[in-house]
Parts: sequence; C-alpha cells; structure tokens
Amino acid sequence: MIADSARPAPEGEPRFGHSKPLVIAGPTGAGKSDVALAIARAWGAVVVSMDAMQVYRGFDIGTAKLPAHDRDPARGGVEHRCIDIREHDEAYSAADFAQAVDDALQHHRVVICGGTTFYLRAWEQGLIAAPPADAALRARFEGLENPHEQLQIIDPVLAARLHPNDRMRVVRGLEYHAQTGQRLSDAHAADPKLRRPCTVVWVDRGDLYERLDDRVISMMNAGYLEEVRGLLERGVPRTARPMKSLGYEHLAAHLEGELPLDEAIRLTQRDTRHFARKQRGFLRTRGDAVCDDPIAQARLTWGPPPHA
RNA sequence: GGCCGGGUAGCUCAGUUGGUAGAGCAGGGGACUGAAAAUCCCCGUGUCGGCGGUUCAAUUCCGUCCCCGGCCA
Repeated sequence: MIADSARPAPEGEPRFGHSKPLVIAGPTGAGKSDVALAIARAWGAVVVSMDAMQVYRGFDIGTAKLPAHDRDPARGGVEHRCIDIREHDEAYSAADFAQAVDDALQHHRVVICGGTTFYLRAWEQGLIAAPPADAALRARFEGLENPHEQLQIIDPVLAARLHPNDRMRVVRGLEYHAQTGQRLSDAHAADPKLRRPCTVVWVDRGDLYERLDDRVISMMNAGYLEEVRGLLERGVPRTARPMKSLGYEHLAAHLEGELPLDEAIRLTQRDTRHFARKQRGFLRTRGDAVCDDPIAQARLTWGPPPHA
C-alpha cells in the first residue's frame, strides 16, 4: 500500500503526475474543508473541490464554502479548483470533475475534498464514453407521458433495472440512445472499470446531527437569507439547479411568502440531516472506514511534508 | 376539593359500533456509470396510563386509582 509517490521527487522535477491523490470524503459538516486545507498547506498540494454545488458562483454561505482568503495563495491560502466556475444556469457534470482532477494531477500534488461521492467514482472508475448532456433532449423525454414504457422498447435491460418512477435515470437512458443509437445498458456492460489509485480518508463525527442543526443557525446569522434574497433579485430562477439544493429551496420559498421562516429553517435542518445520512451510506457502500488521523494518512501516502 | 377535557409509536395525533391498532413528522436500510445537495425504492409490536370487573374476547364498556391541561371553589 506504499505508493511510489511516497518517495520524494528530485528537486525541480515535476513528478506529481505520478502521485496519487488524497481524497478527503465524508458527510457535510464533518470538517472536511479544514482538514484538506491543513494537509494541502503542509504538503504544498492543490485542492480540487468534489462538490456539485460549490461550483456555482454566488452560492457561498449555503454551500459552506471556505472563506476566500483561504482559497487565495496570494493571501496565504491554498489554490482550490472547481469552486466558483459556473453560473447558476451552466451545466456541470461528473465528467467535468474527473477531467479537472486529471488536469490538476499533471502538475500538482492533489487533495480531493468534498461529499459528492458520485464524482469520486466517476474519476476512480471512469465513465463510459458519451456525449455531454443535451438539455433539449432531456426536456423532450421528460415531457413524455410514460418514459419508462419508451425505455422498455429501446433498452429493456436498463428498463428492467430501473424503477419506473426514477425518471432521471429513465430519461438518461433515452437520451443516450437518442444521441448514440446505442443502448446504455450495453455501454455499461462493455465498460472496463478503471481502478485509479487514491487514498480515501473518511472524516466523520458522532455529534454530527447536532452540529448540523447549529450550523444552519450559524449560516442564518452569517446572512444566508440575504444571500438567497440577493440571488432572487438578480434574477436567478427558483428552478436553477443550485437553487433547488438543500436550504436554498426553502429559504426562497419563504422569501416568496410560501413558508414561515422558522419552518424554512426546520426543513433546511431536516434535509441537511437526511443528506448527511445519505452520504454516510455512500461511503459505507464503498467499504471505506472512518479515519481518525488524516494527517497520518497523508504521511503514509506521500511521505513526510516537504518543509517539516 | 368539584366539574369538564385528555393520557395510543421518539413527537403530534387518528382509530377500533368489543376480535390486541395507523397517519404525519422524526428515525433507519438500500439503489446509483456525464442532473448526484439530484432522482428513486424499502422499513412501524407499541404493557393503546395502572389495577380490578363484565365478556368466549377489553386498547375499546363499567368501576377505581394515578398523571397532565382548563374552568369553578
């Protein structure tokens, strides 16, 4: 389990392209960002954010982005990638993330940090070769009366695997077929799964739920509601992808007079707990174990920090 | 002390014209190959407040006691 990257690279020679990334994963609110920052600082690494929502500009408080100075090397911070790289209406996908990780690995030691475990899998095992998403196609299939029935005709294997109510995946199967003329189930079956090496450090804590409840209150005190109000005033629609995430949806509903504030907060807390539980499930499925000492894992993976 | 309501799942409650009970919320498990903070599937035994009585059978009817509200003294 000792990677070849554990040997220090000769001076001046960019060998990081052969170094495996350290992944800081775990449920929201477990303290991943701070751990990643500390490790990246000590080892001179770049952080790639593995988070589907932090990519969006303007969604800062609710997505728990690190303060800007921590992400700015010119101000003593560490370079972070995949944060603030999209507008609310721009698409972002697991493939974009995987590409960003590969790019970063070309020249840097890399800490991957975030809770979107689907993205980790996309990079680790690779995705099938496929064209990018086609919003118009998706909208068309979404509008079908019974998309699953349609899928049964063109890809019965996939249709059998999918619950008829799981419209996103059903539509995805239809989209892929429309784009390529192939069945998505065939593409999956033919896909040779990659096994890109990485060290996964799962950060977690026993009192997470209480902390999450408190964190929502802290976010409110930090101006969460004003952030959402500002986004709505700037014309961000409530149907925008990031606006439908966790608290944004409920706070927007409150601002539009559909929900009392305390109810919006309660729902945000509830959804955040549910989300954390789901993330734990992801990691459990992967078979990773909780790590109490991320620094030690970094040392095992990369050797001692260069300046220590 | 008297009268009136209530005491049923972790919480709020529904219900059983007597055949041992079910919703919402909370909580838990699982799926996941380019939307993933998305999308979707599955999971409810609890002395029905205690004790007696009537009954083949009581959480349900009767008696009594305890507890919590409200009103009256």
